[in-house]
Amino acid sequence: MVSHLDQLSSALPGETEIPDEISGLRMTRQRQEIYRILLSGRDHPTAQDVFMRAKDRLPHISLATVYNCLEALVQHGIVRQVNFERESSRYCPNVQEHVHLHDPTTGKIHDIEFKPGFNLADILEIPHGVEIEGVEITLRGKVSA
Amino acid sequence: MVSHLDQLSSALPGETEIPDEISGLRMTRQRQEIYRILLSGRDHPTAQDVFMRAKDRLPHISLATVYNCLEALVQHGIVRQVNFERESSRYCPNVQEHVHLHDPTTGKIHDIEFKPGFNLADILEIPHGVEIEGVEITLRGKVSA
DNA sequence: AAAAGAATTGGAATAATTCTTGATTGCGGG
DNA sequence: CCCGCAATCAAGAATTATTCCAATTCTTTT
Repeated sequence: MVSHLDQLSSALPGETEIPDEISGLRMTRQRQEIYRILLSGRDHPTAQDVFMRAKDRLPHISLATVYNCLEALVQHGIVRQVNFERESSRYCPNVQEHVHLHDPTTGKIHDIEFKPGFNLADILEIPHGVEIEGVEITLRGKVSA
Repeated sequence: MVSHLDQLSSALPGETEIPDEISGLRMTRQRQEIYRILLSGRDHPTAQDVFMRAKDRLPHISLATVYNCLEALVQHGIVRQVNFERESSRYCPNVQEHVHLHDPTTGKIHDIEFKPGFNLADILEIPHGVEIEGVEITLRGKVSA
C-alpha cells in the first residue's frame, strides 16, 4: 500500500501539490495547508505548533479549525495522532505502521520502523480469545548520534 | 525482584496490612487506603474512580489528595500510571513490566505479560546510538472469552 | 511540648480540547 | 449564471482533567 506521504513528499514544502480529495476527504484550503505543514517538517507538531505555522499562509485561520482539520485528517487515516503520556497530541504524516521514540532530554520524537515480518506474539503472551486490532508502542530513550 | 503486589495481595482487600513505609515513601493513612484500593480490584481505575471508592473509608478525603497520593506512589515506583489515548490516567498496582490491552467495546483494560527473554530489538529496527530507557505498549482489541 | 517539616484540604487556576452558533463557502441543479 | 443545501470555518464559551495555592492539620524531631 502506497502512502500519501510517498506520493507527495518529493516536492518542496511550499509547492507540494495536494489533490482536491484524499481517501474520500475533501481537501479544502485549510486542510491542504495543514497537511502540507505536517508533510514538510517531520517533527510531530502539536495543534498549537500547526496553528502558528499555518498563520503564515492563512492569517485568519483559527485554532478550532486546526483542530477540526487535524481530526478530519486523522479520521480519514491520512495522518496519525500521537499521544505521549498526557502531553498535547502530536500529529504525524507517516501512516505506515511504526513506533515512536521520545527523547526526554531533547524533547524530540523519532520514528522507528518495525522489522519486516515482525510478530507481536513473539514477545507477548497473547491469551486465547484475544484479537488484536491495533498496537501503539512508545519508547523512551536517548539518541546520541 | 519481588513486587509489593506479591507480598501484599494475599490478604482480603479491607484487611490488607500495608507497611508504614514502602520504597522510602511514608505510607500515610490516605496513601495506604489508595494503594489498598488499587490492590483490591485490578481494574485500572482513574483518579476519580479512586476518589469515589476512597470516600467509603475516608469521607473527608479530597480529590487533590488522591492526585497527590497517586503521584507519590507513581514517583516511588509503587504503582504505575497508564495512559490510553488522551483519556484520564489510570493506575495499576502491577509494576512488573507488562503491556495493556484495551477493549473498546467493554472499556476494560487487561494486563498482558511479556514472554520471558523477550527483546524489542527482535521486532524493531533500533538505530545505532539509541539507548532505550523505557517501553510503553498498548494494544487495542477484543477479548472474546 | 515546641518547632520544623510533610501531608492534606478545598477551592481557584490552568491547559488542552470540544462545543456552539452564526457566517461563509463551494457546488449541483435549474 | 443564480439558488439552495450541505459542509466548512471562525470566535469565543464551555468542559474536563489536572495542577497550583494558601491555610490547616499531622508527624517527627528536638
